[in-house]
Order: sequence, then structure tokens, then C-alpha cells
Amino acid sequence: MTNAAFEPHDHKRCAADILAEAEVRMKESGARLTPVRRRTLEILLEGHRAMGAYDVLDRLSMDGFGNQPPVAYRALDFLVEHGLAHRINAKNAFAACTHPGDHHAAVFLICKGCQRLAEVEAEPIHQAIADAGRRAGFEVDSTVVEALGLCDACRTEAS
Amino acid sequence: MTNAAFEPHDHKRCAADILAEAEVRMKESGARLTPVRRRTLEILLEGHRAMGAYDVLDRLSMDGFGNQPPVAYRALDFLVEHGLAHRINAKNAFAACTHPGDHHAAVFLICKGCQRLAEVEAEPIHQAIADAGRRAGFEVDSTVVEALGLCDACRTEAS
DNA sequence: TTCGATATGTTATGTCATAACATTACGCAA
DNA sequence: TTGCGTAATGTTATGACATAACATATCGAA
Repeated sequence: MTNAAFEPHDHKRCAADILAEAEVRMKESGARLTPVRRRTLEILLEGHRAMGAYDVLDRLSMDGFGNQPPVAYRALDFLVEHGLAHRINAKNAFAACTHPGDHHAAVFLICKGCQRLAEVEAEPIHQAIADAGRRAGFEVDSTVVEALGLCDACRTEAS
Repeated sequence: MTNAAFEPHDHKRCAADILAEAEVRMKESGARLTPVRRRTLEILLEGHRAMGAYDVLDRLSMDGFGNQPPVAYRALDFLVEHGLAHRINAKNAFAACTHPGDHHAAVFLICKGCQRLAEVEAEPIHQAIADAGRRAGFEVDSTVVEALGLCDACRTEAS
């Protein structure tokens, strides 16, 4: 089983579904998915890739929103806080969450070939990390798990 | 069992041992642990904390080395490349490796209270990540596993 | 001892991120 | 509906992290 992010798929549908789910969740929680925030999420959803804040900002300002860094950072921070996007530390970049609502024990797979990024649920891994912490007398709050490598397609191409 | 990094211990000895080990390993591999590089490692070894490149740079320039960013970054990159230090993505910072030579499937525990950082071996976790990748049709090369939380001492203090 | 490779110094610039304050829009209570 | 407090956005300025490119010095093997 390969991950959808690395496979050809009906991406318009994929993105639209996530966006719709996001709207529902925001309505439920009372948080406001304002125009900049919604547009920011749409931009992130254009591809299964992480984008830098300044790239997002360029797109936003082309769409008539402000053109200063805080415009992008605020929208991105909002999305991250509400579980609609993730910060990808390894790339100083941001990506739309592909399963908003899940309990969020995500592992990120970042392809060095095509730059695509997949998010897989892996609660047991996060558990194992929490356990390893506990054995060292450490209480884990949050974990970052990012793996770099090559997706199927890029691996085939390389050989 | 708590990790040495979070426990009172004979740190002078701890640092000296790691430094000695580093010297041996560099001699073996033929890589040159020059004065800046050695000094950089000593600086990182002063505490079980991650340091920003510019903090390291300040220290180096006080010691008579150059005072421009590449001086620090080059030394740090050398140490990372040779397994004597690690980059801590979550903090854009660097820390001395506490078990140079081990096969390096490290998980970093970063205390939000005291800022101390421990490195625990966790080959099984890295295996599990590689497996999760494989199931998604992805070949993992390298992984970043960083956990934020509170060490024993800081947890006690907080309560 | 000379020459190529490696390491260091230095200038300049690029990239990522946030503090602080002004202005505008929103939603609710009177 | 008006007015008010809060939340969101815009804008200026600056801080923090990182690297490209080239000059100079040092190391070590032929």
C-alpha cells in the first residue's frame, strides 16, 4: 500500500474534501476560518508539499491580501493551532494536514526526489517515544517525527 | 532510570571522556580535529544543552577565532558530519553527541523547563519508522525524532 | 620544496520569523 | 440600532538563522 500523497489521485477532490472537513470542524469549534486563513489552506492544499511562509505570502499578496510576513505567519499559525496544518521542522515549512480531526500522532515522510510529503498515522511510534522518555525520567508532551527518503516513484526513476 | 543529562553528575569527567573519545575516533578516521573544531566541541560539551550557532560563534571569537558566521557553521557542520554533534531541528541549534560511535539511532528529549537535552538510543523506534515508511511505499534514509517535555527535576519543581 | 588539497578568514547577502503598534471588522449587549 | 470590547488584519521595523563566493593561509605528500 502506497500513500495517496505519492500516488496519482483525484487531487481536486482530495483537496476539496479536506477543505470541506476543515470548514465543518471550524464551525463546530467556533473558530473563524476567515478569508486569508481559508485561502492559505487552499494554497497549502494545492499539492502534497511543504511550502515556506514566504512562498505562501507571495501567493496571498497576489490575491490581494497583505504582503508582509506576519500576514502569512498569522494565518499559518492559526491553521497549525487548529490542526489544519503542520509545521515541518526539517524544512522550515508548512503543509496542510491530510486528516484533520484524527488524533494527530503523525509521522511525516518527506521525499527528497519530488519533495512530496505524506503524513501517516503512527500512534504506536509516538507511544514508544513517550515510553523511552519515561524510562529516562522524562515526561513527553509533544514529538516531532520526520523521515527523509525516497518515494516509490522516485526510487524507480533513480534506478 | 533517569538519563545522566538530567541528573547531577561529574560533568567535567563526562565532557573530558567524550572529548577523548572524539580525538580517538578522528585519528582513526583520518579526519582532522583542528583547533576551531576542537574548541567548538568543547563549547558544546560545557552543558547538556543545544546552542545556537551564533552563541557558539561569540565564544569562538572571544577565544581569538574568526567572528563571522561561517566560522561557527563550518566547525559545527564538520562535527555533525563526523558524528560528534547533532543538529536539533526543533531549536535551530546544535548539541554535542553524548555517545559518539554508537550507530546513531538517537531520540532527543528536550526539557522545556531547564532546556537540557538528552540523547537516548532507540534503534527500535527508528526501525518502526522505517517500517511505517515501507508500508507507505517509501524508503526511509534518515529520521529526525525530537520530543519536547519536562525532565524529572523540572516536573517536581513545577508541582 | 613545490604543489594540490584542505582549512580558515572575511564580505556580502539570502532566508526565516516576530515584536509592536495602527486600523479595521465582527459580534454581542443595551 | 448603536456603541463597545475583542479579535483580526495591515504595516513598519528588526531580529535570528544560514550560506555563497572569494581571498589567504596551512598541511602533507610527491
